Amino acid sequence: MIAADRVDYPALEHEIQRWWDENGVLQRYVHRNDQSDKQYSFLDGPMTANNPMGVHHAWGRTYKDLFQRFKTMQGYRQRYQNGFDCQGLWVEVNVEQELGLKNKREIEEFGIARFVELCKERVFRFARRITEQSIRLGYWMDWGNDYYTLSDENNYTIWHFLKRCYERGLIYKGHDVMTWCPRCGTGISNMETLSEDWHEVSHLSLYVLFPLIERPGEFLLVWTTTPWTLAANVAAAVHPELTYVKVEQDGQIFYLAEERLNLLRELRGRDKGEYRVLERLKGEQLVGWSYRGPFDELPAAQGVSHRVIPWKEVSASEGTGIVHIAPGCGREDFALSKEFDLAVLAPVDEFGIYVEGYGWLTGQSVSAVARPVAENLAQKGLLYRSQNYRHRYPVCWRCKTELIFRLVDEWYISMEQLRYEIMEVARQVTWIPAFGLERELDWLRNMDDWMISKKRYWGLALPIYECQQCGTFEVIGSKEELRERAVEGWEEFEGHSPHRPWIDAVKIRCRQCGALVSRIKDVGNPWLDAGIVPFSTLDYRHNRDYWRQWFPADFVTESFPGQFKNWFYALLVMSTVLEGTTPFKTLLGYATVLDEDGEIMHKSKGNAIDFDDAAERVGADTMRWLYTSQDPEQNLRFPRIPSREDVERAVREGVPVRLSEKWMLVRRALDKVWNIYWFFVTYANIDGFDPTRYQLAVERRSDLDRWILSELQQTILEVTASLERYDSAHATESLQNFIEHLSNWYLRRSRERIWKSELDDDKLGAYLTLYECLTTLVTLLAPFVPFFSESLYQNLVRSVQQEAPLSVHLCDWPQARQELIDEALVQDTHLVMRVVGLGRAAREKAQIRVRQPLNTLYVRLPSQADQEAVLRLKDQVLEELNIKRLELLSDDSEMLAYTLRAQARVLGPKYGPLVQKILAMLKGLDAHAASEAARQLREQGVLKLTIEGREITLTPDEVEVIATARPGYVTAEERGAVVVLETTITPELREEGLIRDLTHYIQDMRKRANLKIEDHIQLTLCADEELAAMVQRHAAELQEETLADSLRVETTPIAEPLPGELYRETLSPTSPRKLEGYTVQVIIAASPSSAAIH
RNA sequence: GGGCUAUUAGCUCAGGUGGUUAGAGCGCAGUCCUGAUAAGACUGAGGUCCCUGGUUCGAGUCCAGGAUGGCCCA
Repeated sequence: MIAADRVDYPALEHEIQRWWDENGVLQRYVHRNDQSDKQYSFLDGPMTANNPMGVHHAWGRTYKDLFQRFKTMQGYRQRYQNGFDCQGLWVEVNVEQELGLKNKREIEEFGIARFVELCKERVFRFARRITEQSIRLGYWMDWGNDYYTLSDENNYTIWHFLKRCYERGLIYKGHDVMTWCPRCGTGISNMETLSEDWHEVSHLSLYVLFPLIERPGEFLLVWTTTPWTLAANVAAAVHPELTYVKVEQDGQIFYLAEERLNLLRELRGRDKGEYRVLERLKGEQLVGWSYRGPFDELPAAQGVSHRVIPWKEVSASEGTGIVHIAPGCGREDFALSKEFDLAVLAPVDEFGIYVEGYGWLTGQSVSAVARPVAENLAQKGLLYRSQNYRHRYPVCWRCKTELIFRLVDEWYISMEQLRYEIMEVARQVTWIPAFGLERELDWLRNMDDWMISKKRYWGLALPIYECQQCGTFEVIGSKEELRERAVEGWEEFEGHSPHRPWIDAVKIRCRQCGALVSRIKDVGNPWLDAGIVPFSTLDYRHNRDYWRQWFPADFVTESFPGQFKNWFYALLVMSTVLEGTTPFKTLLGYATVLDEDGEIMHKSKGNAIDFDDAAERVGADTMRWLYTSQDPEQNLRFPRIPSREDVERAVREGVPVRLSEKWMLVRRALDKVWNIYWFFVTYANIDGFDPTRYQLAVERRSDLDRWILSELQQTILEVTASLERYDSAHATESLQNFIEHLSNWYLRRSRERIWKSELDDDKLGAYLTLYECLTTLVTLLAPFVPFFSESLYQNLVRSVQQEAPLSVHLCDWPQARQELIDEALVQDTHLVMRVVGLGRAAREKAQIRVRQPLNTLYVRLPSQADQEAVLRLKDQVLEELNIKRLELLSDDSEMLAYTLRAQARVLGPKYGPLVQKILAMLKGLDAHAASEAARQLREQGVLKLTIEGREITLTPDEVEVIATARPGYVTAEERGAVVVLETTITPELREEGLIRDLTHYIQDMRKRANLKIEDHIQLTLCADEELAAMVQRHAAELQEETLADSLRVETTPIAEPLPGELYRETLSPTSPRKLEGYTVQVIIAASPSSAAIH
């Protein structure tokens, strides 16, 4: 066994990875449970193969890996299939950028076939990259057996799904106003627009005057934030019940809502004067008035009439209370056009360019016309005022272009009925956190029909064939069906994937009218691709038995922001339609990765952290420990990683990169494990101890050993139970607690045992116990920190047991041994720790350091059982506190005082209002009265009080007696536990303390002399007469502690070097380290018995 | 605009069904311990439990109103 005293995590991880590769460990892991009759079905949510992994992806992938590894170690057979999401606009946009293409027209000029091929290439390129990064994270999947949503199988399974929807009559073509990206040239549904895609932007808003036809010289005052839509205006809406006013200002007469009069004051600048209200009237009185449109002179507006309509959604909180209506440019507007039979003007094409018929606007982009429109209106005398207006406005989630509203034809799956079926299915799932169900149901209740089409190139070819002649459409459900129906173009398509442009060569004949029918040009919504995977990856179409074996998945996990309306939603929709049941049993959702300051990570903000940088600077295991320790409901703040300069400096100096405090905290538990491990290995090597060659029954081991073994069993139980319910944060907490106990108490208390020279039962027990704790701990840690645990396992286990499993990841999950759990011993040991804590506090108050021995510690605990336990384990207390005797304080000890505390909880219901009086009385007792009361309660079992003439009898469970220390003694206390320190330092005690100080200094000098722990020395001390005498009296223990083969004590300093001298130092009253007023020269020389000295 | 949720120490957060002295971790200050430790222990400072009102013998906890933030949906 070997071990370094410090870990370089990234270096360790690379070394372990190499070893795994060389030994084919991953393959063995994947096939370890092939013959098992238990199985566990994990379904991977496909990661988009369009960019490298960020640290936020690593969070989810760590969960996926953790739970699969846990199940593997428990013996479950699994599929370990990783998935890549491949199709969709996100890939197209990046390929466009790579090619320098600016819009769809340029893509078509470039060639759809070439473009689609490049999209595929990009996907495969990033799939490879992500695979490498995942492996770096220690993510163990059946690499090479991944699924890709671009696969024929995935696409045809979606066809199958759509066919089923079609058969149920759920698919329809909608003609509606959609949010539309003029750059991408496609509709963007609200499903795709995340909250962060609403940007704060400034737009030129216009207050426009619409001239009323029947009332010459009078106008409607209308406000709009989208001047480009004015050319499509056909109506003005008022709230029928709202009050409007007719106003005169600067010789102009116009109408607006009364509530908005303050607007006139706000807008009053140098160019606007005072106003007068001429008349008040109800909105409904305005309804039916006609007016001239602001762009009536344009050809497109010819024959369009404009009038005032009623609309209850009109609000008087913004604008003028009169709303400009352009049915071709707004969702609600379009709905109103149906209700009031309004003309519909669709002024722009798919790129947001005005079409023919709009005069000087034709050919211009909507994004460029705000100011020209304002100027044009001003010339016509129709502009009241223009004003910059800041508001939140949706942008394209992919290219961040501002969206517009545009009238288009898109394809939908109706959710009218389906949503209720899906809600039932959603209830079958165990949602973690539990609020996930409510979120999903909320989305299901409120969502619109699912828009599945996109007017793009790289994606699922929607198998919808719409007859241009008779207007009917059909959905094709499989490749075979298409072949059957194909009347031309099959040869051209054959051999290609079912993508544009190849698929579009195939034509079928209309069942209704016999016309030749093409596929619609649209591709599918990418969430169809990801939602079908519980079917497509399990060979649903060809092998139902296999599918049934793995469906539904036991577990899925993804980040929940967004996924309620994306993946989770798509999964539920598709499975509901196909099978009427849930595709997954348990869902673990987790929050968002933020930067150290709690800000969202953005490449553009410069606070995003590359996965590769993080892995190389802090280590994959460190990151995994951070992720698995995190409460998944809370956003995770990812600490800053060391800079490039920090790394370069570390490389120059040949040491591991120094991490920030935050990272050190994250990794503290792992570093502690390493330290324990290093301690064990160091001493086992010195002793030549081989753990496989010894045995010692647990009953014959010490209290300390049996205690930590009991803690270990409980830790196994807790970690197992936590992981079973997908609660990794609780699992890591249990592990951390155990590690603390092992490090801070067990090892601390065992040092002496291991340090002593002979291998007796006690030392053997310590070794065997520590070894078992370490090896079990390492196995428990394996799914969390696979590299770190493997490294320790190889060294601790494989180096001495050739028959042990090759890798820790091939080991069985530890089983708790119930017979080793000793609840009482655990409690008692925790009590001892508490008493020791109090002892330390008392020492601090007395300002007596622990190295100074003291004679007596008096202890008083609330219960008899506790007192007995402390007596039984008193050696641990005394050793730890460096005190010679422990005695219990009797109830009537003069060192004790008492306070009484009423149990309001018990007394309240019994005495009602009187409770406050009882409380006050007990609180007000002086020390003497309190002691008397405590005695009465102790001796008579009751306490009698008189309050307001009423006799009250309190029982022991109604009043708590708390022992405290009487002033004048050095004590510490906590909830009725009291320790009192006997602080007299006799000459003997003082001498012992001095020797201990001296021993400590000599140990430190050994370290400075670069001696190994096991090196022996020859020690020479030249001291004052008095100190020399003390040293002589304690020579034996001093020699034993410092491994001094010889001890020479002089009373005069030695100037000349001694033979083999390694180190010398003089302690004096003026040196930094001192022994009270004494002076002593310490000289350390090599001992002939020590073989190697450096 | 509607719904959900939160507000407790400098920071991050715990605090079933009301019980009088509100906790943890981190940070800060100090002391100690250390031949495993980039560790650890102890002590201390630090709180009008967002505000106002109510119910109650008693409210961080229950009720009402308000303020501020977050998320979701419009």
